[in-house]
Formats: sequence, C-alpha cells, structure tokens
Amino acid sequence: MSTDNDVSAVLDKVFSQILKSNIFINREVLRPDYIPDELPHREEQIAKLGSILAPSLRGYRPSNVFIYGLTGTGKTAVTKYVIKKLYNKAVELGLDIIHCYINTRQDDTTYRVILRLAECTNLRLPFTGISTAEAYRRFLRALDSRGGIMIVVLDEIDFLIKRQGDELLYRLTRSGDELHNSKISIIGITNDLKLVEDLDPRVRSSLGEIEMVFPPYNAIQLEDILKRRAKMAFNPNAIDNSVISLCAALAAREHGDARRALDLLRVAGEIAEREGSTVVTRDHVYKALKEIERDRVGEVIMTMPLHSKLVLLSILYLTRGGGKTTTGDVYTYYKSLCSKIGIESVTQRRVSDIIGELDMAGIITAKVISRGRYGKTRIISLAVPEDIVIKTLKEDPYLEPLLSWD
DNA sequence: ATTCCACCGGAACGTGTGGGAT
DNA sequence: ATCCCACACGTTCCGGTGGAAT
Repeated sequence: MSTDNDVSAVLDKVFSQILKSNIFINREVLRPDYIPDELPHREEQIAKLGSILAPSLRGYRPSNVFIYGLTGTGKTAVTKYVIKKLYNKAVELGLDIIHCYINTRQDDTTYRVILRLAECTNLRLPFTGISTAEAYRRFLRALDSRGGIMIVVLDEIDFLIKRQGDELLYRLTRSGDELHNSKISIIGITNDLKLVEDLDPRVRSSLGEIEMVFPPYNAIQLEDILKRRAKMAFNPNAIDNSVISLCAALAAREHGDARRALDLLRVAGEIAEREGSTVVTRDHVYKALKEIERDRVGEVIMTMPLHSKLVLLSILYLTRGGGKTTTGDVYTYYKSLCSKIGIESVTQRRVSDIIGELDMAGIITAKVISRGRYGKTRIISLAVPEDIVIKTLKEDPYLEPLLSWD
C-alpha cells in the first residue's frame, strides 16, 4: 500500500513535529509515578506519617499503619514522599533503614510479595521452584543477618488479601519473634474501607496500630494542584487557566481523583503536541478523556484469554444499543459462539467468574438481582462504548469469523 | 407461609507450563 | 534423574438465596 518513502516521510513529519513542539517543558512531572517535592493539601498527613515513622531514626520499630482513602487522594504519593525523606535522613545519620514498596495489585500472591521483600534485602530468589515457606525462611534469614529496620509498604493491599487471605500479614506482624537483629514495620494502603471487617482480629489490631484516612480533594484543591504541576510541566504560553480548570472539574466529578486529573492534563498536552498545535485547548481535554478510556479498555481486553473475549463478545451482542442481559443468556450465546468456531466451551461456573472479572475490570456492569420465581442472576450491561470493544476484539484473529454481524 | 427458580459463590481438585534442590 | 513447587486456567460438587408465584 505505502512505499518505504511514504512511511519515512510520515515518520519525519511526526518526529519533527514533536521536536519543534514547545508545549511541554517537562512532561515527567505529570506522569503518575512522579513524586513532587511538594504535596499541597496533604501537609497534615505528611506530618502525621512522618511522626509515626520517625522513631526508626532512633532504632525503634515504628508502629504499623493502615491508610485508607479513595483512589487519587495522595496515599501512595504521601507514603513514598515521607519514606524517601526518611531514608535520606537515615543515610545522613549513617543508619540502616530498608524500605520496600510493593503494590499487591501486581504482586498479588504471598510468594511474589515475599520475592519482593527478599529483593529489598538484596536476596535473589527464584520466581518458581521453591515453596512459599522456604522462600519466607530465606527472606527472614537474609534480613536478620543484615540487620536494621525494614519498612514495608503494601499498596492496594486488598488485592493480596482477596486472593490469599491474611496469612502473610499475620506472619509479618509477628515476625519479631523470629528476628533478633532486625524489625519489620508495615504500612498497609487500601481504598477498600470495608476491608478490615473481614480481617483476622489479631491482624486487624496489630496492622491497624495506627489508622489514617485520606479525604478526597475538593475541586478547589484539585485545581490548585494542577496549576502548580502545570507550571512545571508546560510552557507558560501553551496552556491557560481555563483548560486547567476544566481538567480539575472533570476529575472532581470523579470524587476528586488527582491522578485522573493529572493524566488528563498530560494526555491533553500530548494530543496538542501530536496535532502540531501550539496551545492546549478544551477540545484537547475532551479528546484526552476519550483516549484515556480507549487505551485502558483496549489494553484490558487485548490481554484477556480467549474465553473471556468470547464471553465479552456475547455480552456485546446481547446488549447492543444499551440493553441488558443475564448470565444464562450470555452462557447460551457464548456456547453457540464456541461451536461456531469449533472449540470447547467452559462451564457455566467458569463463565460466572469471567463475568465477575469483566465487572472488576470495569468493562461491564454486573449486578446480582433476584427475579423471584424466575431465579437469581446477574443483570449485565456494557460499561464502555461499543465501538471500542468491537475495535479491540477485531484485532484477535480467532474472533474474526464472529464479528461480521455489525 | 411456602415453594422453587436460576443462578451465585465457596472449596477442593486437575492439568499444563516453567521452574527449583539434591 | 527424581521429586517438589508456583501459578494460570479450568472442572466438579454443592450448599445457599431473594422474592414472585402459589
């Protein structure tokens, strides 16, 4: 279709556009993992967490902490910030403090968490092969022979607990019995306020020695945060306050999620850059809104196993035009799809779990209801635009023959 | 007040893949 | 070479349940 020259010309254009663009001065500060030097409107939490962890500078084990707050309320940022400062201070004082940040959404099994813990003590463990108990023993031995205070941050801890229970937490909180030269203290972070309820009371009391709550940012605070960050990120002429306000307002609608707001700002900037515009406009923000959604959904769907995609395709078909469907109907249709492409179907039990997974991923909404005499089921509807789903599913060659009805 | 549907959802277990430790 | 291990994905078995219908 296109010659090498065409392609190279297009690339040249893209490259030169980015190179001559002066929208950003430093886009890094808008990335989600960036920790700023100042965290406005979180002074109180910083001070409190700082005072909780400070005893480690005198060789005492800090209390365990449980941190609650909705997404994008600064839990992770504040924790990382305080730990960074603490660590710097410790180095300055010649103290040995080991810090370990683990996100249990990514490392959601006991074994993988232990692996990460071991890494922080410079112990390399195989990713499979040895038993969890053995891995734990080795980690403790390595830590104890190294000595020092270890501060462990378990972010999104609800994922670990949901999958593996609180066994590891229990052992970690009681690790003092097995350690002579070192101590472990734990900071658990979650946005699931109900989490504690189904925790072993012993774990609850030791892990929640101190509890902290992060309230959501309001629209004014959000705007202030964005303005400060934008000042560092953007060329002063490339963006004006009304665009920033728009980002803040859109994010405030979603319970004051600062991460979303910053994402929005960054992606809007990138779109402006790609389009060769010299300023970021409100229109770019709206486009960013769509692009973020599209990327997220696309990413999730693309990496799903075949049967999950087939279930999703069934839901898509049965809810065309914003309708609703039920588990039984999805299963029936799903089975017909399987026979159409000549593969074996999974059981309804499994499909039920897949529906749950799709719900968790935010692709669909599934709510358990009772229809009285007509049984209990889930009513299911699509939670994202149809065209995004269709477009992504089309990329899977296995599904090709099934996507002709649109 | 009971019945009973159409599933829900917990638990234990199986299989295949990619790996130890000795 | 032999035996053990983690993990994703799936199965089998089965008790549980909200509320319309009777």
